[in-house]
Amino acid sequence: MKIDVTQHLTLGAKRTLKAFRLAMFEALSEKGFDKITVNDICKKSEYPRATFYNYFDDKFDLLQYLWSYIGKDILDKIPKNGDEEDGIVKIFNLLLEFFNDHQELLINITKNNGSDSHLWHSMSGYLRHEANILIYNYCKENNQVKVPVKLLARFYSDLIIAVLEWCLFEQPDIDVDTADEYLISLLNGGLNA
Amino acid sequence: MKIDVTQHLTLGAKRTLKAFRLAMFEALSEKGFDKITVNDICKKSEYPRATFYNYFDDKFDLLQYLWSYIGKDILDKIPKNGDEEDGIVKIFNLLLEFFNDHQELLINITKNNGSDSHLWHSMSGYLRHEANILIYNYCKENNQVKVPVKLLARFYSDLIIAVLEWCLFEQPDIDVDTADEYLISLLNGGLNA
DNA sequence: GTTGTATTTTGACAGTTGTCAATTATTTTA
DNA sequence: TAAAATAATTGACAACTGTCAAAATACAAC
Repeated sequence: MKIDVTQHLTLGAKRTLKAFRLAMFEALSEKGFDKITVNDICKKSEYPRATFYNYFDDKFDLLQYLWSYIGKDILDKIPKNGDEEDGIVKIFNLLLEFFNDHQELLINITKNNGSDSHLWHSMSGYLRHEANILIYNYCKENNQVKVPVKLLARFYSDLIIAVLEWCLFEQPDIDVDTADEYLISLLNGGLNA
Repeated sequence: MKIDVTQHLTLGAKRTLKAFRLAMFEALSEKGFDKITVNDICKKSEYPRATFYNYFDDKFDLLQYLWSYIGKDILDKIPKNGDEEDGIVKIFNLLLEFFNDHQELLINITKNNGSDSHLWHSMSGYLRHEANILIYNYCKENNQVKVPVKLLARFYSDLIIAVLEWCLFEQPDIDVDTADEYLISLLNGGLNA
């Protein structure tokens, strides 16, 4: 991003950001992400290309911003500290719940794009990153493990995303209890669980 | 890829593929992947752009092909079946060994690109994919686990890449035994290990 | 309200991308 | 070896990308 959205934004900047956000969201419901051009976004938002590049590096950058905007809703619900295992399961359940509550978003993500598309990769990458930060905070107090905390947090966030992807794309009709069972099984070691 | 490199290739096709492979490899040692253009590759290989597009969709596609070409060396060494845990550790050790033996490759990957760059993501994505196929074959006989085999294999390949990345970028002077310890700890459940 | 400053918007540009039908080279067959 | 068939190469094209310095707008202080 060319600007810092965590700082104070002028009315104009807010208006423009919103227009680009909505334009991308609309475009995503119409065609695959790789077919969407910056020109498409600019036509929809009625801004010239140069304005787009005042805010974003490219269309990937806008997508990233879109996820972070949507993601605020989920992240606010997650407790900032607590027990490791509980925290991990909690994050996972909130993510699963979020996608159940936003079926239409998931449909847009998969409609014109495969589950291996850039679109899902970009979103899951964002979620993994945010989960990683939260989990690192859960883990950093715990010095009893043999493994470096940063690696441990990475391991947990990878796991959450893996099970989430499984539930969304491979077994969409799964119930929460079974999903949690999968997660906890792997959390406690895949082999002997 | 526009052509199937597993099928028989004519002399001309082999010659051209090699030229593009070498051109990309050389370009990577000179600048960051995102700064490399198809034009650069074509200048180096002395082929016109249109020829490039007869073989590859884009520069990402060529990169993918480059990894698969380089990766043949590693993959051939890995036993095609065996015990789960042993197999996973074996794959991990071969990957670690490979990068120790090819320091200059790793340097090229990191020199003009961060560890979070497209370049490493592309390579690790390829390795994860290949590891996943091998591990799936190890696991598919084992019906005693609660978790779907496909998810289990995904979990293991994610884990291998996570520990590999840790060893290459966060703790480059790590010894193999410590690395294996990390891997096995996480394999047996991060929390109670 | 006017002035000056900072921010946002803009059109135009040079370079890059991916595709096409036409050309050239290579291999196969007779 | 010559003709036919197949495969590889090519230049030219239209569309897209990202950047710039100039213009327009919003905002603050007086």
